[in-house]
Amino acid sequence: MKSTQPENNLPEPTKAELEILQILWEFGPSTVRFVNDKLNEQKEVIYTSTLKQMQILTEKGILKRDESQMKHIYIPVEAEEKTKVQLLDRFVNTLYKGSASQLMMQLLGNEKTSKAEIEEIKKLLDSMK
Amino acid sequence: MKSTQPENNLPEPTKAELEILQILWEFGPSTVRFVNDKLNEQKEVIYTSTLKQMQILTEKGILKRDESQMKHIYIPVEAEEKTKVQLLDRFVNTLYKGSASQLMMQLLGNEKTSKAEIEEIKKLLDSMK
DNA sequence: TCAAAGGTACGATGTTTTTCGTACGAAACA
DNA sequence: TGTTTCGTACGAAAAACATCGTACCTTTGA
Repeated sequence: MKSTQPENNLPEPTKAELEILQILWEFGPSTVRFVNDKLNEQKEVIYTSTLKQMQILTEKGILKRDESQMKHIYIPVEAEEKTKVQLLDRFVNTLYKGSASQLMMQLLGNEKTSKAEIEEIKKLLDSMK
Repeated sequence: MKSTQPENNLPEPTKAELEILQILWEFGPSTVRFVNDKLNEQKEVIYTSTLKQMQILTEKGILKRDESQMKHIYIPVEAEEKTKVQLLDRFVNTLYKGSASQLMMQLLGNEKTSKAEIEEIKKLLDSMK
């Protein structure tokens, strides 16, 4: 079975942009300072680089921000779920021609996916009728 | 459950490179001309652009080629499966912190994934014990 | 009050990825 | 044999993406 073409209202986030989005998803609306600090736990980034990225994200409409304070607060426009679903859908389409079950097979065939995880997935399937 | 970090022996293919790889996977070892024609069924690309990409892919070790004829024949070094597994693993890691079941849930929650597909997946799981 | 600290804006530079133009050699064929 | 066609090689331009430096404004506190 194939899924249809994704309706991408918003442009796809780039790699660097995704890193920022993930922090906002995890910790909620944040300032540039906060995001930059979090980023620096993983790798060295200059403050203004992060600022610039977040400004770009805002231009693109992926983030919005509260400017009522001097320290602007940035907020993802779309919910985490929605964005991830879009990315996933796109991934399935380009790599598996939209076949979710094919992707599954690979996931399950991968020895890195543990038995416990497989059981979990099975339960999930049963529970959803 | 989390999967481990992917062992990426080869550099990751870029977007344009992936498009080429997919054609080679689908149709087997091919000439630049053939690949370029296929690409042009999707979008306009100049011959030498495709050539260049395939040369780069070869430099990177992602493709190898048979130069015994004037029309070189390009061949993916790694099997389709292996490359896709790597990409998938990476995808799961960056977006779902390695949790395959989380990814699954999203796949199943997606209304674009049909009932038939879900059934298919279920059968798959049963069959694999 | 004024200097230091910390914030935004934004152009410029650096890097990576993609596309393309030109040169040139081999094959096809009139 | 010469000219047209089709191939590769490869540098360079273009585009996309990421990083950074500087200017300048606001807040803080000595």
